[in-house]
Amino acid sequence: MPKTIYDVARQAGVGIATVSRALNNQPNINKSTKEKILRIAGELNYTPHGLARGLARKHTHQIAAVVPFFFNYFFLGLLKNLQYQLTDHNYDLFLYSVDRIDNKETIFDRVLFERKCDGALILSLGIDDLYAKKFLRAKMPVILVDNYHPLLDSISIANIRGAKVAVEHLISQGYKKIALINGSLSSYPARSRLEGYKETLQSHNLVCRPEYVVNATGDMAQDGFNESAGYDAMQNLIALNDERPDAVFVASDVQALGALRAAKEYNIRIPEDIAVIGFDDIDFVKYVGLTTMRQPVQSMAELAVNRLLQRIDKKTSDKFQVELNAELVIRETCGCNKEGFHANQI
Amino acid sequence: MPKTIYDVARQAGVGIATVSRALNNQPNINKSTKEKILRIAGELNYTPHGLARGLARKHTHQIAAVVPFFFNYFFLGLLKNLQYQLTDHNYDLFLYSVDRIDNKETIFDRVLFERKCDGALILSLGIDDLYAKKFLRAKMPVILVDNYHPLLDSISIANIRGAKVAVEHLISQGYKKIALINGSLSSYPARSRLEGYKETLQSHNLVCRPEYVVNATGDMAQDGFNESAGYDAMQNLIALNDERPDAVFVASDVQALGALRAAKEYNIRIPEDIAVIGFDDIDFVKYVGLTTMRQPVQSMAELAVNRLLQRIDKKTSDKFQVELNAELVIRETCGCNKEGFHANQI
DNA sequence: CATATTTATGGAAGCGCTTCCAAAACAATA
DNA sequence: TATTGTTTTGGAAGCGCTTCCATAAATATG
Repeated sequence: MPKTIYDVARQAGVGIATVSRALNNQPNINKSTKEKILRIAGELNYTPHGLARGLARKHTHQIAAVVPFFFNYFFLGLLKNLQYQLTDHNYDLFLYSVDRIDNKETIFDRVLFERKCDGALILSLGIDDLYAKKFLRAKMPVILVDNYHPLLDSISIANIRGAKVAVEHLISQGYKKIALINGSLSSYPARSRLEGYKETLQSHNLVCRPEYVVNATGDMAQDGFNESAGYDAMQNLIALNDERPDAVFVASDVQALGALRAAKEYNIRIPEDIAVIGFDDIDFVKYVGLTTMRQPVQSMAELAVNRLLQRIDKKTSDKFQVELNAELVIRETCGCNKEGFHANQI
Repeated sequence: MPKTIYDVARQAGVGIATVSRALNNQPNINKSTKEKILRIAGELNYTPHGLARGLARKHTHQIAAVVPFFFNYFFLGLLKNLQYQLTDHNYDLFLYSVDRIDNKETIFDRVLFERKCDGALILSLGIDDLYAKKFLRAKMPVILVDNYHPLLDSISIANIRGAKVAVEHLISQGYKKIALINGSLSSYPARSRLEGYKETLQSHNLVCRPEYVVNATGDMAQDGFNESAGYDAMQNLIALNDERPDAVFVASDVQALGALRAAKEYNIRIPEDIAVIGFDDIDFVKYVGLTTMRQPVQSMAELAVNRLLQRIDKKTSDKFQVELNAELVIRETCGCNKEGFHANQI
């Protein structure tokens, strides 16, 4: 039978209030009684009951992470860092996964009203006005990570700028027929990356040919940021034959992996025939030599957690909307590496 | 201000006990009052307070997953499936990560005594007698996944057999000088895979040369199942020069990735100079053509969750220790694929 | 040494639920 | 209609903690 605070109190010959004071090292307690209580609590192997504590204190020291678990290796890295941060601050992590599009709201509602957590981190998930307001009204601290909403705190990537840097790199290597393989335009990052792509082409006086822009369509998993979408898109580009692009900016690494697979299958050499540059720098792409835009997941996690904790402690109230820059990581698939590495031969 | 059960009761003109009955659809309640209560609860946007519920019910409908978050892509796949299963059964997931070796026990204690969860899944983490007994004594249901302890339920991989299949495949391809790159022997899977490796060589009358067995040493992250350990080990094997093995069984895919990187750097062709076969079949290795032993993560997750839930519901009490078989997935690095694919040229 | 201050302590209420138990309401039987 | 049986219902206790408040002990002040 687990011990309660009453057991400790009885054993120590004091009242429960005193035990509570000792355990939470509050002031107004005699040093020696405190030591005695702590010792006895240790001997009895007593640990406070988490739920009871939460109920009495009106906060749980738990935070919820809502992730689209149809799984994207990018925010897996994010999740890892988030977890580290939270552990540092002694918060427990609830993991909610929205596996189907339609249960997103159900989960938001639970996070909002079940009161199992003091705050929430929402990863890579769009949120509409209705729910943004709900969060506000319920006074539930929330940080959007890798997404944006005007009413809420958010930490995202400067997608437009990232896309620009990527495309500009391609242009600087002499490529002129640059295509874009993108996620679904229903997602915020996809829209921004498209914008960056277009702007860059324009500012360099390159035509933006519609057949070079392949947005994932339909209500796909991961908003089209998945391997097979990349594969399909690359097939389309390859099918253009002599009108084929000489370089592709792929809006996510997973898609880029799919694109590489398609290239290999059709005997398209990378980067000789088509150069490829991705986005995210997920863990694995270094093994296939993919040039890509690295998202600073660690900083994102740090910022997100710090900010959320501040909100929870009511240390702040001003809005917080940060954009971090992605960084170009040059490997082999963009063709500017001397080694003459052929990514398509994997 | 969030609504309570009292608000609903007042609004509906009934007592709180009746509201509770309606909400948890218990028997002995008039159908029409139940409907009325449910309607009003809906109108008020009432959601029961999770902690209060847990405290009163003495169980939380939450389960803890303890994972070594120094991150291994293999049990990330596992975690994903676990999460799916749990969601299906309407359980919430607490994610505890043990990031340093020394906090494993702290976390076990918290899981055990804070009573925030009804049961625990412990992934890829060794557990000693002391804690095995603690779990038993505290009557905390627990399933070890990808590990084993005689006193506890466990679901693991038939590592010895898996290693056998891998090495036997290599032998069947005509390789005779077969090396092993392994994790740290402090881990259970590493020991078993070594055993399988040795047995197979013996049963085929091949000598088991000590310099061909590279176990990760020291207190490494992930028990030596990491990329750089694989890289280092492969370097050692390559340094053997004319005594070099003609094939390597690598005890995990992440290490295999490191091994491939080393091979590439030293211009060793895979599989012509050295064939490689991994273990796990993590998501990414298909892109580098790695032949490997696939772990059935989905079945593992299903079994683990079903079993844990049964334990929680006290539907069972007999011990449950399952070994699942890994399955050989042939790609290019073992050299039996006609396409003559060169994995080292990635 | 009496009184005023400060410090330490324990009892009790309350967090929001579930559930036991006794009472009320209703239906069925004689 | 009186009596028994069956549903429904609400009050109250209890889950294990924190915290308010009143009181007791210890210390300081005159």
